[in-house]
Amino acid sequence: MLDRKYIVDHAEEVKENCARRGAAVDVDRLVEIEELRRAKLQDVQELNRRANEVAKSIGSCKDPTARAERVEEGRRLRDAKDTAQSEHDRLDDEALAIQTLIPNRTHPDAPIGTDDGANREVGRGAAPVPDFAFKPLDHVQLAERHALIDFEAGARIAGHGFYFLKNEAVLLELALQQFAVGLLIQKGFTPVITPDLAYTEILNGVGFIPRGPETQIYSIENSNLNLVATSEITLGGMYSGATLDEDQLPIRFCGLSHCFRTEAGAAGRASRGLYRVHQFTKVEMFAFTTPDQSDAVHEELCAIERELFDRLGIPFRVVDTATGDLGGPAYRKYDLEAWMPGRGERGEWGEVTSTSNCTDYQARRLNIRFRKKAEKGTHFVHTLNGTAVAVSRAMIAILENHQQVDGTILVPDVLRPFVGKDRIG
RNA sequence: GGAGAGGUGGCAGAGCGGUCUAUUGCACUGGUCUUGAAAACCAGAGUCGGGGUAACCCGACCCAGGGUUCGAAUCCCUGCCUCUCCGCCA
Repeated sequence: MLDRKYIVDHAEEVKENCARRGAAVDVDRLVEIEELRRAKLQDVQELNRRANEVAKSIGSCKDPTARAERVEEGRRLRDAKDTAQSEHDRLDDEALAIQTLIPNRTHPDAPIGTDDGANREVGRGAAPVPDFAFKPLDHVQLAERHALIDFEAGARIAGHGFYFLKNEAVLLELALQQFAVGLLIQKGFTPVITPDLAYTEILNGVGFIPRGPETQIYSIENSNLNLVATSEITLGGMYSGATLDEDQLPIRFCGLSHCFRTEAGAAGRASRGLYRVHQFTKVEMFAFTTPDQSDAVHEELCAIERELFDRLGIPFRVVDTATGDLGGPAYRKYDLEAWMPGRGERGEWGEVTSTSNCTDYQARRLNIRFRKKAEKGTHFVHTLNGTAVAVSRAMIAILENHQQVDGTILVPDVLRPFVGKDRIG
């Protein structure tokens, strides 16, 4: 969420930004409502002040007649205040509804464009795109061949989009987590396993919108709990309402959780196999920083993602995400797209990680602040997130890129200690 | 899950419908005193929002949200959390 005062004071700039990011928002209406709201707020405060004054005078008022008059006066003022207050609250709700739809500001270097077609490639991984001397199988075929994944059984017990991992796929899942968490600990991240459920209010703060028709979120009936779509939600929520000290920052967490997504509206779109599933495991990086630190930490998160996939021997490219494809909270976003030889006709790039600098957009809604030494007041922290390993997609990339002509699959060196073998099959 | 107790400022801990602005202690900041320090004494100190060029003024905040009342930290309801006991359980 952007600061309301900022929106009002920079309405033109905000409108341009909305246009670049493809967000249809009535900023003018917000400006208009906000003006009315502020005027109403002053009425409320004035009425409140007078009501307080009257109420206070009653305590020391001994004469019964005068007292009764005062009580009546107080009642009248409080009623007037309540009326003004509810008018104010209605305006505030309307303003908030619009405010919530306004996306974050955008990094000046982010490529401008309406969708992912405008994304700018900014780098490649160390591994070259493999040039197989045979027709490579996709991960569904490979998984079947080696009895790694049971999609049919998954569908039987929970529907399309669920699956059972079996045999070496289980070892790979665990190995990827071990590998990623281990590396992140070395980099100074504090590992945490987070809840897989979170309150609606936390989801909203992080920028997710549960319970709409288009929602990606599974909600628990008769409660305000939701299955998390990423531990970004729980990690961001960890410090909601907190005021941190400047010298604690930056704080780096690496969170491990299951992720649940309804994938509403995504049916039929490149959803074969593990690519688009309703549940997967993810190792997530999350950082709380000062405003000065966030750009550098963003580069750092991206560098870690690159290192992880380089060490897995997976070819990838890095793209700087175009304005129209950033989503609401991100100020800038880099995606890692791994080469997936089994996708499409001759292989395609498929997103495996994503890292965003959300600046103060999430922190404002979550109310996460920090205090500078020897300075009054507080500032909002910046929040950043990045995928270390989304296990399902990483597994696709591993199976498809490391397959051999004889149908076996080489286990990446860095995972061998955890998998306990060099080769599947 | 059942029964009880409780959530107050950085911490400890009063306050149980209106005396002036939420006692008090510790910690904190500034000052006085001192060669310096300690002690003592004096003073100050939170957050968010609104108004004002400004010193400053005002509103809100005693876990959260509702309610009763002219007036709520205090009374009522709901939720969340903590503690104690019981039950159940990997």
